[in-house]
Amino acid sequence: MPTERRAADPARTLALLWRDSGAVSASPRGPRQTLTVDRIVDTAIGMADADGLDAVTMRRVAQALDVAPMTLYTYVPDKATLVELMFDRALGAMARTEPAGAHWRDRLTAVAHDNRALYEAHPWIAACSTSRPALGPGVCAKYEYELNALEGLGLADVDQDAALTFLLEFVAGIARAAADARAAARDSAMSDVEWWEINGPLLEKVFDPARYPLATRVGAAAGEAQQSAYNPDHAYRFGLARVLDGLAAMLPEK
Amino acid sequence: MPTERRAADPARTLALLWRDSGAVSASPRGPRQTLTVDRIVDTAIGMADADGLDAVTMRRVAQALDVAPMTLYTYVPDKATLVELMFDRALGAMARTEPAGAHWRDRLTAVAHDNRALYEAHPWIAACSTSRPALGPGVCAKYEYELNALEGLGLADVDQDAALTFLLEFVAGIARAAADARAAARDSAMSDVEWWEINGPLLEKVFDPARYPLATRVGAAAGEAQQSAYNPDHAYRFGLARVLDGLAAMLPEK
DNA sequence: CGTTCTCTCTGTACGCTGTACAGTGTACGA
DNA sequence: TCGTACACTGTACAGCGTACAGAGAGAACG
Repeated sequence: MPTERRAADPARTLALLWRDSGAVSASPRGPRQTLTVDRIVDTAIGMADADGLDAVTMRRVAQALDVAPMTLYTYVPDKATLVELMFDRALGAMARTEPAGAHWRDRLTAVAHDNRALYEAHPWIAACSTSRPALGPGVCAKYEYELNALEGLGLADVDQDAALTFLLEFVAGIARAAADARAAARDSAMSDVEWWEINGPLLEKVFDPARYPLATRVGAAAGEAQQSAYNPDHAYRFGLARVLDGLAAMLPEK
Repeated sequence: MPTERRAADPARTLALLWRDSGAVSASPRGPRQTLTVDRIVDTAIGMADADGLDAVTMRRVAQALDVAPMTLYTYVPDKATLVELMFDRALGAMARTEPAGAHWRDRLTAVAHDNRALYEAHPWIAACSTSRPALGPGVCAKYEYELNALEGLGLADVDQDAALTFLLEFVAGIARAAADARAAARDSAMSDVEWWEINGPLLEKVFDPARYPLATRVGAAAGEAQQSAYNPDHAYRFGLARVLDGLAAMLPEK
């Protein structure tokens, strides 16, 4: 379930996202602020990259900035808004390697790789909600850039959006699984292989292979081939080819 | 990021999953237990269905069962294990409508629909981690059933697993987005349309259409067509067709 | 150059979470 | 009947987001 609750005031959130400094702080009276929203966001992103989104707490971010916890609330209305700012900033800073003018397949492959790299660098993004996304400059720039890969293919606007969503959701799914796997390994202080060495023999006592013949056969083959129940790299290579083939079947031009 | 932490003792967890009653409570000495693990799990599932996984707290489950919070820990070692039990139970109880003997496309479509119905009934499942899944009877039965839809197509075992994973991950992605959207609507007490009525005019003040021409054009078209930034039903229909086409391109037989 | 006002920063506190631990009472086996 | 093992529970702790009120600093104004 989404950890992230919705921020309260849309106007303030948008002002923060677009760094609309005028709207953020009105009167010049009183002391100047010692921090910046950007510093707070960057600190939080660094923490999330290193230890996961759960490790980003207001207290910990404040401590890293040598400031009392409540001070952060002078800059940001909530934690939910802070996460939205982190999200938009990370998306705005991602690599964009789409080769202009190339074949659509290569352009979409580049978009997929860019997104995979994004999730690799910031695994916590996979856990951010994308419905009603933070409509900041990063999100908009990413959308613009990625739509370009599907331009000139004769798609209706609605299908262009749907095709992109389809591709991105695929990469996001892989990223989520990979992030889960990483988190599981860290929380349990156990690799997938070690986990199987413990659970495999225990499972044999309750699991009846005759009842689940396919699961036994295919599960064993897949588990052995990828040395775990799930291998993100393999799933990505396999899935991306299917995604592109599936889109190819829909495109007007051959 | 996965809310769910890993359970401590694998042996106990497996015994609970498979209802290996002997291994759960050893000695017949002392008072009998007044509850059952099943009752606890069912109560928790009901809560998660109604109010989301976040609303399932040990205190609330205990209260619903007229018992002190700590009593639950006599039945279940931690909350993570309880969630694993919920997960396995829901998967074990899901519908299985796959038409035996039909064309693979129809069989896979049925599998996808079954999963979509599962997520519709239990949106919280979309938030459960699937790496190192709870290897209980429900998970195994589901895997067995779904692998059957890909049997006899001339696929290598590894590809059979990968193809199934690809399909399921697609449905899971849709479900996650839908669950996010529902949670956003509930938390903000605002529909997507209302949200846009508030945020749209605000966005216009900071958003420069000239900088993001594609995003403006396609976003407007998509938003108007589906009355929101994201429509799960449309994405599902669109995506499922692409997934099946993509798999078709890989199958040995035509 | 005071004075005043406003905004920044922070200490305390509240309700919430999961759960460790110790104590109590019960019901079975001997 | 007794002893014991176990189910159940009250209290407590650390951690979370954050509401609220007070302290203090510094810029603008007279």
